[in-house]
Amino acid sequence: MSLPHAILTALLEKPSSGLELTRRFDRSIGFFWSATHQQIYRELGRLETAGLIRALPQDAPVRGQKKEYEVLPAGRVELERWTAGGDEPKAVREPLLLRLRAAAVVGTTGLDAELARHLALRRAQLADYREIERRDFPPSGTPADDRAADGDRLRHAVLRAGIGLETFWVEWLTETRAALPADPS
Amino acid sequence: MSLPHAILTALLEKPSSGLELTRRFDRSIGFFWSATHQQIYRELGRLETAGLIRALPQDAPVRGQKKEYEVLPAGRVELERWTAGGDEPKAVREPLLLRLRAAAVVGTTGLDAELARHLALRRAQLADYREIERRDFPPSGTPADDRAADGDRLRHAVLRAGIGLETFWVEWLTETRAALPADPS
DNA sequence: AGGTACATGTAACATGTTACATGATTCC
DNA sequence: GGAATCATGTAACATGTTACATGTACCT
Repeated sequence: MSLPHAILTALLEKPSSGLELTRRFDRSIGFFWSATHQQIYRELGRLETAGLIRALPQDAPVRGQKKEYEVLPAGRVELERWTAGGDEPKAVREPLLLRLRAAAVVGTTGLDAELARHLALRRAQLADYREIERRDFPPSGTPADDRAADGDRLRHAVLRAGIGLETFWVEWLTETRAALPADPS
Repeated sequence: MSLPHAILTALLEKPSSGLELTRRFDRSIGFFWSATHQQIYRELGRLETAGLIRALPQDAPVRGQKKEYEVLPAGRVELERWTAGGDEPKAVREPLLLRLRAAAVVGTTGLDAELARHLALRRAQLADYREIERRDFPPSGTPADDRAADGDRLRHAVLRAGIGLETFWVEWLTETRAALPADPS
């Protein structure tokens, strides 16, 4: 039940069309919640039906033509309600670890190549995050007003989570490759 | 498409009934791939139909009575095929980070309590992993035969991934709580 | 006979994925 | 007018979740 709230958050940050949302889910929002354009259009329809968002006025909506949405008061209330609540840390589902466990039983053929591939991807993602941090969160210097600073602190914390996770994976992948038995091919 | 392979791996490690698998998915296997008993029974049925596993002989299978499965040769081949392959690191979906991002827009009410709750859970999980490591992977001393040692190295690497991830979250949660604005209640 | 733990399952629904369909706009 | 891009959507399917149903074994 998180996708609708991800969309509400995104639309509060900035009213957008389905495709614009899709692009934002490929960048910043996607760093902690991914979604395809099909999911987004389906969910936009539901949120509109539920009266939580509405399409901005336009003359005669036509298929193929941009349609922007904004959050209605009821939508903001729902997001506040959800944000104040909680849930269990969701169970881990990491296929790479599953592969390792399987390899412990049926052999490590191809495993090192897969680890190398993941390492390259994680390094690229980490560099990407670091670049965003450099650009969007320069090392203090500008004490903005309190409310804006609070929001910034939270967004920075989210980004640091991404950086920390990628950093961990890069280290773990490097260690694990080093400890791997020579390829038995 | 990972659940069937998780089950094949588990059954190769040790033939089991549905309920036994469910319990193992709540412990060791669940550390990197979770599943409920309903998913497991459904998937066992599919794997049996597909000829990858079979129920161990028993006289007249009855509902309510234990039914053990073992992996057939075709199942091992399928697992080998899957293990040698690869896939993209799956997209992140972390509701807690989404909540932070939402809180940056609608306010931080209740957020610190939620972070504190996660911190306690992560610490408990970390202690659990450390205990398992202490018990199952004592600091060397016993150079077992090569094949067993290879499997152990891989299983240990999986466990270290769990330990590293929980360690990261404990640190991040601690830092983030410290940086949080005082509760605006 | 009643309760509890063990054990296997069904049904309904929610969410996520993959493949495809359709129209609008812009540039050549 | 054809190709590329923007933009919205449908359909079918796979996977995951929640609630419930049923039977066995054992203990009291």
